[in-house]
Amino acid sequence: MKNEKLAIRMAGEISLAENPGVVIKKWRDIFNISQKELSRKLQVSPSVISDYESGRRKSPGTKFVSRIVTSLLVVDEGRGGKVIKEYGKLMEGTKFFEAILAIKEFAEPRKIKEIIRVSESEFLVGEKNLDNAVYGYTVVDSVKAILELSPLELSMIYGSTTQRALFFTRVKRGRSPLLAIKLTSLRPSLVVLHGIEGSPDPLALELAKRERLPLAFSHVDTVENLVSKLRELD
Amino acid sequence: MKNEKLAIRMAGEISLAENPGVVIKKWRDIFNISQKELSRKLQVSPSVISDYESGRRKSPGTKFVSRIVTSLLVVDEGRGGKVIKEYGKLMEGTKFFEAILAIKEFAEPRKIKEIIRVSESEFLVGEKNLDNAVYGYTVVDSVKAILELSPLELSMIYGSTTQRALFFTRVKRGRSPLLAIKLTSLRPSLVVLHGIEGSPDPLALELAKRERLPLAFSHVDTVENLVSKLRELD
DNA sequence: TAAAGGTTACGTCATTTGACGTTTGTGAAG
DNA sequence: CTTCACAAACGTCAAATGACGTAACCTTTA
Repeated sequence: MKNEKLAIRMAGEISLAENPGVVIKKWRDIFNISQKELSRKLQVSPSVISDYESGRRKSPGTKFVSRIVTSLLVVDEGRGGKVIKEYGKLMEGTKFFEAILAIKEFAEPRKIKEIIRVSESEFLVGEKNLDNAVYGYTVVDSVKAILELSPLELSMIYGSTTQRALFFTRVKRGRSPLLAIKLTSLRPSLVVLHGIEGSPDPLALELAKRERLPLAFSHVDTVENLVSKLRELD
Repeated sequence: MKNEKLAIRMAGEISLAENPGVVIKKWRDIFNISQKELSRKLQVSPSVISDYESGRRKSPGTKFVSRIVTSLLVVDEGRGGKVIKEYGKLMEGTKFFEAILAIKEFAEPRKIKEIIRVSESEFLVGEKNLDNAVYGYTVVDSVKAILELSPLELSMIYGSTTQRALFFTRVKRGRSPLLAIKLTSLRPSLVVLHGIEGSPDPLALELAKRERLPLAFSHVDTVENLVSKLRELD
């Protein structure tokens, strides 16, 4: 969907509220849509909306919440999307969240070779640092990260600790990820590429050598499996 | 709550998913919590969790979603908050969202005097520009905005259009809001203060004069009423 | 003062949820 | 080869949802 972030925010607020009806009303007011119009879109009678907002029904199911949120967004869209546009602007800051597939800080530091083992990876550059400490890892979708994020956001992806492993998935040949690392002056203690088609890019290798970055690529078949294998650590 | 943003995201994702159980499992996996442990925290039998994750029950109520999300967060907190910390970092970008109480772009431009009328305001500075055009408004909680946001975030609050009205609520005497405007070089076409206790700060008036900013203060009793009066515009 | 539009309040009823306990798979760890 | 822990699969049942329709209740506005 297009307004996913706003939708998630709305649905989340409604679900966490100790009185969901109040929050439903709040959003309906923001969108300036009457109970009647909303109910028409939802294909239910207006009293249903009222029952929720007034608190007779206290815990709408996710299906219902989802329908309400979607209806509000759809109606607004039909009116030119005024509300969506305004809020959309404000939600752009959360974009980079989507590029992050997994992130974790270890209780105990791990050695690079452990990360390599568990992620079924093979070294490309820098095999000397096998025992260096790694304090956590971040797995990013490199396509989303590189295409959609600003350099500032890119650097935010990377946690505060510097000694971390950085996994890039959906990598073609490894050029852009290494370039991105150079440009954002990130200093991960290990970079792992996943999903390489064919042979790694020579420039990528050269960059890794110059920056003295240990570089590896993972043989795990799918991104999901990579993530779940990593999760086993700690 | 402390991890509100993460909680909202989780609850929102679960609620919007066309199969909520899958998303519940996803988050349970991320937090590395077994069905059993989660069920203990939730005070239900483990099969309940399983029933959801496996899809037998398809649309959990908001109460249940809320309990699950909270339990996951609480368990993680008890373990030192590893996951929360990582994700928390990533959610900080959404902080400024909370400082915004209302925001809107008009279909047709309005005149300053209309904004003044509908918001029941009185001029402090700059009564000459009554007919200037205003293309939208933003209402911010000045305490949150000034205490919690960086200058960059502060300037993001302000929409893309420059000719907008900027409302500050929970204002003490108006000094900080005007200072913030000066420091972020915002150029609203109208600034309205709400909730002033006693007389406006002389420095605020001076700043407004120097910057040639039309400045007013609103008499509306509550923030809610101010927002709903503004919503009538358009 | 009616009429209109929006909202609340009920009464009713089929379908689901929320919950239990027990049983049946399924890997890892001994 | 067994155990153990985890998760899936049922069967069951009271309580709540999801839904309807109608009547009552406020504000505007004609």
